[in-house]
Amino acid sequence: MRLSRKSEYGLRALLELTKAYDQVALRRSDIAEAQHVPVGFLETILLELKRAGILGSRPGVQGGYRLIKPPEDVSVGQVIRILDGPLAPIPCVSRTAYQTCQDCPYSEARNCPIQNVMFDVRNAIAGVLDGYTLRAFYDRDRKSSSPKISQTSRK
Amino acid sequence: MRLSRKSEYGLRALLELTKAYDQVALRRSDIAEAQHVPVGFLETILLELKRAGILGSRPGVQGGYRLIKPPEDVSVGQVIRILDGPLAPIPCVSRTAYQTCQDCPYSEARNCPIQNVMFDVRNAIAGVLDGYTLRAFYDRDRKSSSPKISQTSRK
DNA sequence: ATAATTCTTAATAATTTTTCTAAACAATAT
DNA sequence: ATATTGTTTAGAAAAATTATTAAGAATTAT
Repeated sequence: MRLSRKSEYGLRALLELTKAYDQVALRRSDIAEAQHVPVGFLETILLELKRAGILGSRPGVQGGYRLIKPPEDVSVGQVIRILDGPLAPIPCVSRTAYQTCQDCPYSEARNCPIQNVMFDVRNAIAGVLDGYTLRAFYDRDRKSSSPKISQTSRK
Repeated sequence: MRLSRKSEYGLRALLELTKAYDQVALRRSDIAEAQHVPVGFLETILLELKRAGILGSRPGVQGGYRLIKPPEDVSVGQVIRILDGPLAPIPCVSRTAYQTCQDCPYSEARNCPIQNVMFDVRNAIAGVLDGYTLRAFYDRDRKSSSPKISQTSRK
């Protein structure tokens, strides 16, 4: 039931990119520095988010990554699904990536007790994460006295 | 966000033990067979549940494991915490195993956006799993036509 | 007592997943 | 052209998960 570093880094990066939305492109190295993320790993993460259509990028001077969807249209749930796969605790209750369990003595009888509980868990998790957009994510960051990072770090 | 095999096996085992509650002790080999679980792995799982005070056991003929708490007093959440650790997606929102994140640029400012979302997720998950007892778990199993296992497998 | 049965413990092996790095390559702006 | 920055692929390193093994200890039946 753990959030991977990958998703954590991805969300932290998106926080920076939401700040810069409609303004400037951010280089991987900028993001990595601002959020204390290994730059190499961040690379793969940003690319996955790009392939998923959330980020755009351009090489060269003044290049970098930028958010290409409005922050209010991207949910935290979407991001985690892209980076970590389905939210469901077990594949047989995933809505976006359903799979029958092999080896489960109940799979044929269609009354697996674990499936029942985990179905509720999946819905609970998705209910929170799909209702939470990058906009809300970012606003909550600004609310209390903003952290010491990156307010002044743009050279 | 995945349930481990360990917890899955543990819950399946507890389903069998709930069936036999107040009646007979079950041998690991019986449970393993009924639920298609590797017996060696099951061993470690049953012992952890024993150390946690949920199961009792006795060696020798007529020995085996039995549930020593009433099924209505054991929640699925408890079981998963024993076998997999905290339910929280990240340690900084765990109620049973809180830990400050090292390396998080927000940890000192106390306004980490990820922490905020994940706090809600933790509560959503715990809300479901802590409200779900082994009794409910078992009843839901009995409801529709019971599976073909272990009705007749007691020699 | 002895033997058969069953749990107990600890070490560790195998596998898979996660996390991260490297290096050659391609696109962009000046 | 050149410097800058993203792109891609492969794969290494580390960690976690999933199991296996084997020697040992407790219990019951005889």
